[in-house]
This record gives sequence, C-alpha cells and structure tokens, in this order.
Amino acid sequence: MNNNDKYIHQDVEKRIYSYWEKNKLFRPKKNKKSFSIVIPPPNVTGSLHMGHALNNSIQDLLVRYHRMNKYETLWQPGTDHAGIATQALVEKKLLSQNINKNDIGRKQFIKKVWDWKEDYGGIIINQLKKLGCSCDWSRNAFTMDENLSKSVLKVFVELYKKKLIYKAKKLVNWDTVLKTAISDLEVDQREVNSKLYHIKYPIEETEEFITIATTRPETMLGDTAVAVNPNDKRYKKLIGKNVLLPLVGKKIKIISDEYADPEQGTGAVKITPAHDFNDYEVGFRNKLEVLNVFTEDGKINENAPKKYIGLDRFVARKKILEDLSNEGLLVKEENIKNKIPYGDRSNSAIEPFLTEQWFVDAKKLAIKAKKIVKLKKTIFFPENWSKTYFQWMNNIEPWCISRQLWWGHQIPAWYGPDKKIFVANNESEAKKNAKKYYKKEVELVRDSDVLDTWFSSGLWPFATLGWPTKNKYLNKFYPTSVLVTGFDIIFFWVARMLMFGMEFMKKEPFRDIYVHALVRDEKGQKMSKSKGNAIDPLELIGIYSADALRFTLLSMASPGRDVKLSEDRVKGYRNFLNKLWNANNFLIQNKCEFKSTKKPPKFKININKWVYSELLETKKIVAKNIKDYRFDEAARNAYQFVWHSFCDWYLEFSKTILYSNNKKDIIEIREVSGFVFKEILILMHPFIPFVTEEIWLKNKLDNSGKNYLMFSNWISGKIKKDKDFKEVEKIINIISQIRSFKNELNVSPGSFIDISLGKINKKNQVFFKENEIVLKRLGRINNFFNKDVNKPSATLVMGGDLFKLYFEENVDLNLIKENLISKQRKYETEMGKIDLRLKNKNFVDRAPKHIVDQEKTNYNNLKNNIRKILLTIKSL
RNA sequence: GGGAGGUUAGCUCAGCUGGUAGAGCAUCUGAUUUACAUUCAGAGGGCCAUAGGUUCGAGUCCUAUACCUCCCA
Repeated sequence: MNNNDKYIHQDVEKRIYSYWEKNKLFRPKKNKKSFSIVIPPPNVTGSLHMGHALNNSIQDLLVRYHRMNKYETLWQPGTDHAGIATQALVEKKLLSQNINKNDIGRKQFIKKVWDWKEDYGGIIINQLKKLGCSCDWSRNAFTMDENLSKSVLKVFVELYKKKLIYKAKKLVNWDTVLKTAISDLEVDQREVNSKLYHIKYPIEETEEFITIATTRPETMLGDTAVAVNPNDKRYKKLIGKNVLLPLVGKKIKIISDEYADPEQGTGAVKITPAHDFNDYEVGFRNKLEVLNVFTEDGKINENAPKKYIGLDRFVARKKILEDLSNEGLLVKEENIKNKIPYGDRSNSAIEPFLTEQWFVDAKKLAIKAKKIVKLKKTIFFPENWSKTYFQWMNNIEPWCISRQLWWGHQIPAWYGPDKKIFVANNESEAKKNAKKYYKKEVELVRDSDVLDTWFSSGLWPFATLGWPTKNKYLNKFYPTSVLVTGFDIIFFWVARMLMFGMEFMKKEPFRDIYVHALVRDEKGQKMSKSKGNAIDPLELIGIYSADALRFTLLSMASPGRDVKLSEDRVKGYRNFLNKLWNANNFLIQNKCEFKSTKKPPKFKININKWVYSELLETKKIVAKNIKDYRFDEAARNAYQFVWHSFCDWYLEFSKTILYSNNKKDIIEIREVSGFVFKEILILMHPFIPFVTEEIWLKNKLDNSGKNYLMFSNWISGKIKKDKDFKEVEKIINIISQIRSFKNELNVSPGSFIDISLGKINKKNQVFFKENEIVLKRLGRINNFFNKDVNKPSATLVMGGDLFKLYFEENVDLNLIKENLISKQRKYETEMGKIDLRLKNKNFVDRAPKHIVDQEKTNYNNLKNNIRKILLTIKSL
C-alpha cells in the first residue's frame, strides 16, 4: 500500500476549506424554506476553547444538514467588542510600551484599539474555520461596526423615549480595579474564609456598649446608624439612643429595623448605607445619611478621619482593627465562611458604590419576553431550562448598562449647562433639541460613559441582519431558527435578546433555544487556564483532525449532561475517519461506480436490498435525532451503520460476489456499493465535513462543480424489510453464532468447519443452499453435507434447528458437553422466570395480549431448544 | 435558604409513552498473504444510590433519604 492512500488530515483540511470558500458555498442559496442561526459572538480578544468547539460543532452540523436539505441557510457569524476585556488588554499592551492611555487621550486610545482589532481580532475567526465552520463570512459582523452601532443608538434613544432607560443615582457594583460599574450578573459570589469582628460601640451618656459584628470593619467610617430588631428584647431600651462611633467620634442613632436579625452575630448591626446594598435599603427606610468613605479605586476618601485618608481599603481594615484593639473596643474575632462579591473580569472584590448610572427597566421589558416562552413560540431544549429562565426573569432587577470605559458604544446623551439631558441619535439632533429647550445655542457635553457590551449583543439576531434598515435578509431570516448556546449565558445574553427582540421586532428572535452543556476534563473538572487542565481544541485538531474532534463532541452532547472530554474518545473517532477512508480505497480498488445520480440503481441481490434498507433507515433516524437535537444519538446511529453495517458486514458480504465470476452480480454490487457509499458521504458530511468532501472530490462526484456535496439532499424512501432483508439478518445471526461457538469450544477462529444439514427442515435447507457462498466465506465453512457423517461433531442450536458441526481440529467432547449444559441452565432459569409470570393469573388477565403471547412464544422456543440440547447431550 | 440536574458495566455515558438492561473505551482470549493494526472475531463484567409506594410488571412513574454538581440569594 502506498502513502497516497492514507488519509492525512493535515494535508486536506486547509485545501478543502479554501475550496468551500472559493466557491462561496457558505452563502445562502435560494430556496423556499429558510433556516438561520446567529452565532453566539465570541469575544474578539478570545481564542477558541473547548466550549466554543462544542457550541460551533453543533451549529455547523445543523447548518450543513439544513443547507443540504432544501433550506436557504444562513449562519450569521461575528464577534463582540468585549468592552472591558479589550480595553484592559490594549491598555496593558500600551503600558508595556510606556504609553498611558490618559496621556494619549480617548480618541487616540480608541484608534489604538481598532489597530489592535485589525491585527488580532481575526484570530478566533480563523480558529472557527479550522473547526470547519461554514458561516457566511462575507457577512461577518462586529458589535462596534457602523451598522450595529447605529442599531445600538436607535435602541437606546427609543428606550429612553419610552422611559425604559433612565439615569439614576444608586448603589451599583463597582470594580475598583477597572474603575467602572458592572452589572450584577458580572459579579461572582465566592465563598471565602473571613473573620467576623465583634466591635463595641459606646452608648452615649452611659458606660455601656452595644456590640456589633461585621466582616468589614473599614466601612464603619461610613456608619450612620446601628440597627436592632424591634422585637429583640435585649436592645429594646436602647432604641433611639445614640452611640459614639469609635475612631470617628461622631454620634449615630440606634434605630429599630426588621433587617437586624437577632439570631445573627450579636443581633445589632452597623448600618453603612453607602457601602452595602442591604444597609442602603435600611438607610432609605429610616432616612439615614448616606456617607461614602471610599474613592473610586477603593481607598479611603476625605469623608473619613484624616489618619485614614488615602489608605487602601484593606490596609485601612488592618489599621482600624489595630486602633480598635488599642482602645479596647475589639471584643473578638471569629473565623467564618462567607460570600464575597468578585468582579468576573478583574478578580477583585467588588464594592457597592454610590454613583449615577444608566439603567434599563428590565422588569417592563421582561413581560413580553416571558410571555413568548410561556406561549411556547420560543422553546428551550431541554425544556427544563425555561424554569431557570422564568426564575430569573421573575426576579429581574434594573440592568445597569453604563460603564466607565472608553472602548464601546458611547452613550448618546448630551448635557446642557444645567445638566439637563438630551438623548439623541447624534450631536446635531441633540443640539437641535437643546436649542428648542433653551431657546438659544448652548454648549453641550456628551456623556463619557459607554454601554455594557451585552447591550449590543442583545441586538445581535436582528442588528446583524441589517436592522433598522428594512431588507430581504431580515425578512427571510428573522426570527432565526435556533439559538445554540451554553446555559451560562441564558441570563447575560439569551434573556436580553428575547427582551430586545420582542420590543423592537415584535417577534421572538429564535424559535428554538438549544442549551448545551459545559465541556469538562475527563475527571469532570471545569476546564480553565489557571487550573492547567484546559485541553486546547486546536491541539486536538492538529493531532486527530477537526472531523474527529467534531464527531467526539457531537457524540457526547447528551442533553442535560456535562461533556467530559477524554483524548481517547477523539482518537477513537479518528479511527472512524480512517475506516471511512479505507472503505473508499476498497471500493476504488474493486472498480465500484461513483455516480452523482440521486436515483438508486436497480438491484435484486439480497445483501444489496439489506444495505439499502439499512441506509434508508439510518438516514431517517439520524434526521429525526437531528430534529430532536439528539446529536449524541444521531452520531451513534451514523457510526453504527457506517462501521458495522456497511464496512463489517456489507463489504465483507460483497467480497463473495466481487471475487466470483458472476459478471452480472459483480456489476450490481459495484453499482450499489458505490451508490450507498455516496449516500454515506452525504449522511456523514454535516458531522465530518472535511473527509467526506475530500472523498467526494476524489471520486469526482462533484461533476466539475455542478454537484456540490454541500448541497446534496439526503435520500429518503420507503424502507422495505422483505424476505430478502430478513434472510440477510439471518445470515448475520448464524455466522455470529458459529464464531461464538468456536470461541467457546476453544477452536481457533480461523479454522474451517463442515456443517451437516441432515436433520434440519426443508426451508432451512433451501436457505443454506441459496446463501451458500456467503455463509461459507464468512462462516469459514468448507462443506455442507446433506446427511450426517460419521465424524466427531458438535451440535449447535440455531433458530430452533440442530446443526452438526465438524471441526478440522480435535475438539474436547467434555467442553462441548459443558457448553451445552451451561446453555441448558441458562435457558432453564429464563424459562423459570417466564413460567412464574405465566402462572400469575393477574398477569395473564391484565397484561396486554401481545405481551402475554410473546411470553408464551418465548417459553416454547426455550423449551424446544432445551429438548434439542438434551437430545444432543445424549448422543455424545 | 430557594431552585435545577445527577447517581446504570472498571471508565464515559445511552436507555422514548413502564414489558427479558445497551454502546464506546478499557480488560482478557484469539486472528492475520485480504481496503483498513487507526484492523478483525469473540468473551467476561450490572441488587440500575438507598428505603418505601403505585402496578400483573419499575432502571423508567410517585414519596422520602443519602451523596455529588451547578445556579440564584
């Protein structure tokens, strides 16, 4: 065998991909029905990880399947601008060149970001291509593109007009490293080991103290009250009195509020409205002063006593504890576990921080978005995710959308001299409105903040299709057919697309939402770079091929399960590609005919009927499983058919004819095997596009570009399981039994046997004669005897008939006996079970008739088998 | 605290509206002039987490319990 016949995926993938691109095969091709998917836009700074690989393998399967089957298919690709991540990355890069972004200014900085994007923003796109993704790259979108930016402005302006966007001064989650507000979804609550400090606050005009417990003593500088529960007897008499705030020296009141939990800590809590969400509420109810003692980068500000000003919050904590201890006010420290909010980008502790920000009234937008799912116009797969969705939507909070960054969509709000807000699509429009309002020209200042990246991603399903401009794409492809995504962004992204889609398109953005699992390592650990257990998909592609990786991920994508990826699986599916490749080699060597025709050749040989029927059945079940989003099942069905039915059985059967002198039959086999194999390429293409395309082109099935695999429809037809089909099933059964029997008797599998047909019925005799060649070759049988001969033999019971087998080598009679006896026992216990069932009157009366009949038949068959076994044992 | 999911062969997982427990990998035994050693044939391996219940019949439905994973507060 020469090397040209090996499948070397490294040589193939690049060439095949550029062939697809060159022929513009990823663009939608006109058709009646339409199918569309928008890609979950990967972060422009990102690189392909296993989650992407799974997510996009699924999408590509769906897209290729529909594209092949008469759908005008669009897979809309793109990336998002990842405000914080990208800004941080470019900032860091500039700093390494000793450039501070504040020195070059906003405009220059943004230019630098665009430069960076030009150079590196395409990395993940190229990686998706390596995976084989058939996105329409001519439509590649970016959330900062002109068109998308226009949509963002329009949405902002309209929501503002509808009062669904507003500006407010509130406590927000503040990232002190990135110096920006973030939304509550971007906050990670992490359990950490902390200390609970018990601190005595002296009560005014007494010698007494009230002891409060806190994990954050540094915030006491901003305390404006101490709260106790109104029902807490211990503290009842103290309500209304003042305490002297230690270290600060000012008087604050002891108030009563339900928020104080008598069971927690000491039952008395310090209230710091500016630095705690709960305290803020308490402060609001009790009209307390809101005193901010932090700066935007987490240092103590000038509202605190002088000695603490400028200290970092954690340094201040230490210092304050020291000072309290010196004054004898620190009662005790308790080790506890509690949850600390962390920013998911900066990994730093998040501060509740009082600022003015822009908010979306998510509660109102959620109404229609909930309804559409409730009405099942949009359906989650697996359905259970809708519960998660509703739970979040029912408790949705205002969404903080402003970010104190430069990179992103700058908020289209301008301020007049008196801070009056003018929201408009552009500056001149804002100016016009201002002039109307002030009755003269005034200087306007634009809001310097940008919008949350998810705000623009929320418009993805229609903005990428050209909205707000009306166009045929939007008409054709919105609502999109299905969204394929991980459950971790149901809130971040899916819910927001549903809200915006319903508000602006009045229609759901997608019919189905397929939620897939997370990819974990083989031990079930979440993959992460920091743990070092991340498997790089590109590395696997390099070693085992993109097809192998895709097939692995698809076959493991069971609903509701995490995907635990092990390299062995990928290896196994690489072997599968090799199998396919070699089957093709075999067909070529045997001059099988590859024709692009859709019409199957005429055939009458039983194995041809059998394989054709199996093919139709496989296509049907695979198509059904794809429709049901059961990619694991679909992959299994396809694998089973190709490897076992086609390669292991059919091709082996076919050799009996191909190597014979029967010219007519040889021609039929050549036609049918070529036809079925061509259909296998079509069947497998959505799963393993590269190798199938390579074989397709190698066999010139493309008809010089007139017949693209990518647009070849799947075959369908009536599955016929006639007499011939059943005959082949029987052949398989008999051969398997002979092989198994030999094994049990320690007879070498390569040896030949003779079989006596002497005592079997006429029907079976005819069957054996008719399928003589096949049975002889695959069953390794030399002769069929018409009568029993006088030679040592073993008896095999197959399908209720007794066959005498004569071996070349000596077989231990005891072994045969043991074998038969053990079989007999097995049958007997089985019979016992059935007998018990049949004697149960309740069963016979109540179970459906066909079940009872089935049991009876089984019983009789077993009985018959045992009878024959006993006969044989006797004869030994 | 609220919610979701999981527990089936050594490992990773299927198992639909209840009707004799399956696959891949791994293991073991064997094969080899053959399209493929990235191969082929065969075998062993299961109290379906536990305890109740419904049912003629439960891996499957119901109720508890235990342990694991995740989400929200």
